[in-house]
Amino acid sequence: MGTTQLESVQEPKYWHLKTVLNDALDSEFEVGEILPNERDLAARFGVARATLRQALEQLELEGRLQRRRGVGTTVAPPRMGVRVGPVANTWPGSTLDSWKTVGCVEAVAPHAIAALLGTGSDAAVHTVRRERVMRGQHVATELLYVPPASVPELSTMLTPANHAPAVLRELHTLELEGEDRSVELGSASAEDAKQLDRLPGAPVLVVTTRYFSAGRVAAASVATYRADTCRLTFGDSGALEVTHHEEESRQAS
Amino acid sequence: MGTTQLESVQEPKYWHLKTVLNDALDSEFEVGEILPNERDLAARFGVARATLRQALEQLELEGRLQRRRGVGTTVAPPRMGVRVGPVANTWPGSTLDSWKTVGCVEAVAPHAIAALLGTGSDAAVHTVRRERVMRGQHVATELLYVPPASVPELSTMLTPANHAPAVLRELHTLELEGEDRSVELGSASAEDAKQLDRLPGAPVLVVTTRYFSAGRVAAASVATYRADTCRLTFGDSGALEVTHHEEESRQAS
DNA sequence: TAGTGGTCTAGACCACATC
DNA sequence: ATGTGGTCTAGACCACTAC
Repeated sequence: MGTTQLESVQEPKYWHLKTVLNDALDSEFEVGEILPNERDLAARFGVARATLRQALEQLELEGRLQRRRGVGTTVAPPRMGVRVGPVANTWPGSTLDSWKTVGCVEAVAPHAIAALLGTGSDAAVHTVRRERVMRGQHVATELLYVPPASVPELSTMLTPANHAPAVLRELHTLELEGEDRSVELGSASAEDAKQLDRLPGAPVLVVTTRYFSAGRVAAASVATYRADTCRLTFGDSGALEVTHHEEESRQAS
Repeated sequence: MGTTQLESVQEPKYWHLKTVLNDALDSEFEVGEILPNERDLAARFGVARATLRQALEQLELEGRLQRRRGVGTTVAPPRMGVRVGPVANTWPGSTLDSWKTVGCVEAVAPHAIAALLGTGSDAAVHTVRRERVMRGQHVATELLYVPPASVPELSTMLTPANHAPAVLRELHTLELEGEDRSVELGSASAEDAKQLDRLPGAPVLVVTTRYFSAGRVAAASVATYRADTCRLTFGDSGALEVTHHEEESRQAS
């Protein structure tokens, strides 16, 4: 290639570049392989580095590439399927659910959370932070909000070490009647980004869950998943997790 | 502001800009209001236009802004909650599900779809295109793949006009045993982008569903939702749709 | 210290919507 | 014709990683 189609492409360079790179990734690279650096790639394609970067950004968004400052750009493995949907309604923190509890504080919830819980805006709630690790990689961080009213029997002898387990234990004594969930696109806060080993602003899938008990919202959680590496799975008869393992070129012409 | 904190910000300009703008949107702008153009905004903040755009892009990703070429940048309304989860398992196209059938062709499915369906890679499948409209806005496009084996009684007298309804009618005669779903981030193909009234590459939430009947995958669909305007909702005891209506500042700052 | 990706600039031109 | 956002360039410097 080089001097073809001078007339009327009407397609942005970065878009064309993206499809070219996407095809090259399928045919000429292995997962984990490192690409030439951005300056070389840009020169090779005869475009400005910014334009090349626009293509790389999209490919990273689609989970095809992984870029790390000071290291380089590598070919990403297929996205992990992480189960989010109802697994026969269970409370958070039950047995082996691949979550790791990090800690817990009692603090006033943000307005949006207070609205979810149906509590007053200034009420303090137990806030449990958890992390989800799969295949040795941090894929999600979560904040679980539990109003004191949901755990009335909670001990008053709380230390940083036993706070979170105590809250979860009390929560498990309730009868879980149902759950609500929503998924939307967001961008990682500075704090979340650090825990997910990404830069601030990285795209994330925000999963908001409400847990119902006794006709009320007994707890709510906001979980932040890495959008580049995760595919969230739901559903009752799940086996979608094990398939999907060749490639996924739903988009990219 | 103006000449404060010369020492050690260590925070990218666009990131700081984003939070400033985000706050301004909450306090000084109404939904639908049009912002000053990018050149003016950049000048006002004393940054290059590219930097300003980096901030705007993030805010658009988070659903706070809407930008249209030739028109301007406006403040976006809160995201719509669109139900995706199981509503007591029903087949696609049942009664009022806010989907509109556009057409149907018989064609060989992409490899990824063939893998989902468990059919051979070269088998032709019925491909029904549908659109989802909410509040007068296109929020999703979908391709529903139905292998001929799932609709054996399908008439052989098919016209472009009756193809899609006939396939759906036959599908509804089967007993739906369960569904599978996964959600991941993608970017709009040129075709999808046009139907969603977005530019190619716009962020979308890709919902892949498998429908089970008689122990097999009877159909599969890939639905593409606008990530900027949609919040996907799941769950059995749903009322999450009507709340959430103040703001959602889970991230930012 | 060298090499990588991340940020930023100050321009230019293009595609599109509107009047 | 005008004004908007979208694309693109050719630089520069910074933050981080690894050697």
